[in-house]
Amino acid sequence: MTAKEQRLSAADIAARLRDDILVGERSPGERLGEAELAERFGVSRGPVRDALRLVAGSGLIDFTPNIGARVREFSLTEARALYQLREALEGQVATLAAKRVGEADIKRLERLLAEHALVIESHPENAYLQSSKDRDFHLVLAELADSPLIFNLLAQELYPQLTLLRRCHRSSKGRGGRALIEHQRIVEAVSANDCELAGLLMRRHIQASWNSFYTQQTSK
Amino acid sequence: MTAKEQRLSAADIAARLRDDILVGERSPGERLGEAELAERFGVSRGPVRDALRLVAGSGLIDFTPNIGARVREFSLTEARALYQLREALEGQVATLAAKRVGEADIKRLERLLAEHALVIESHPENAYLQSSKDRDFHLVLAELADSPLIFNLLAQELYPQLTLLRRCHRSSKGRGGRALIEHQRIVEAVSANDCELAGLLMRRHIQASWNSFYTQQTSK
DNA sequence: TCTCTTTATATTGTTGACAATGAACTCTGC
DNA sequence: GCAGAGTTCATTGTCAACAATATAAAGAGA
Repeated sequence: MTAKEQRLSAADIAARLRDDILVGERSPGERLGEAELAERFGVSRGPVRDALRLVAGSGLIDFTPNIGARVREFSLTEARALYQLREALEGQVATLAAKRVGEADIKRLERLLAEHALVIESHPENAYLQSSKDRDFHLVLAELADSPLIFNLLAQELYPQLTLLRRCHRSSKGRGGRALIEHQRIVEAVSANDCELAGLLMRRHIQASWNSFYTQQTSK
Repeated sequence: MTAKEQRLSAADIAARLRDDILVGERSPGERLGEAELAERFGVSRGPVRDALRLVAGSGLIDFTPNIGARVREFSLTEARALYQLREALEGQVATLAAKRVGEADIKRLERLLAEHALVIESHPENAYLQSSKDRDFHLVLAELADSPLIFNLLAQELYPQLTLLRRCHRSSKGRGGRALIEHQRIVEAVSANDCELAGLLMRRHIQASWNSFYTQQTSK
């Protein structure tokens, strides 16, 4: 506990709720009663209501009027929809990034890839993936695309939902070296300012990611 | 007045607020005070707060904590971002639609195009566009894509925002016959189940739409 | 006259009590 | 023993009063 706790605002509560959900403190399907949360955070139900609406807006909570809020669960169909959206958004990200990159940006991407390669070498089982480095790559590219609207959609809605999805359907292993190679091809296209190719490669990259996830789910 | 008005729920209020904004009853930049709205709808501030949060979630309202809500205004930069998002989403829609269409769907699209052509012929000035028929085409295609996530994003967030955008920066004339021809090419690709071509054509279609809007804005 | 401070007002944020709705349980009749 | 109706309980929705904050106006000093 840092010091004295000020009265938490709705936004604070929303942030902590999000964290709790993403970290697994609250499991998918779990009920989120207003009274319980109000007591837990030391405020009345008003701010908690606001916070629940906020978190619901980013798709981490299933909300039904007159019934209440639960941590969202994902069916396999919804998971596919999520990846289809991701394919669209990240494809556009790659296209835009390819149009706008400068020298410094390219250096940054290449450094990221090098780090990523190191991580994979030191974990030859490749089990470590969809790790922070993988996420980093997609986030950095989204930043380079310089489209705050799409960036926010990715960072504040889609990626959190993907995290929750993985908590829902345990998908342990990433695709390791495969993903890295695809990242490298994408960076090549981006560096060459080849917008359409970058977009195409990224969309295929996301499709491959979905295929990996999907076969993992159906094969067990 | 239909009959006796039940006490309006937060969702009802949100819907009427959305309508008011999209119809132009409330202009961009206009302040939306909780007290005023509460009185207007005959409820207390509680449900109004909920409604404002809801509408803010669909991007029609600018919300600042401790300050309040205003009808959203769009800068030209934000407008471009909107179109970039639209390009991504509708490109994916066309791709998915091309993958899934059946005979009946193709018939439906062709009928829509024929109607659209009629509308244009009867209004040779072409001023009438981005009319319901144009919107219909994109909505029907989105429906065919069979991805509720993307469909909702389009129907409940992006399209309303585009409507508000046009109310912000008056863009009178659509592209008339041009758009129709592009729609026809897209339907051809969709009918042939050519996913990548359909996606490509749609993305270019949206780009052309943006260019038309942009030149209209900067030229005056 | 202008700027900075201070005060007053209006608006949002929060709270606890009350109303309405949904879910669980019990009891009856078969 | 089981299905359905009625009742009870828990939870969400609503409200009006209060606290905290931001905006606007008024006044003092240079």
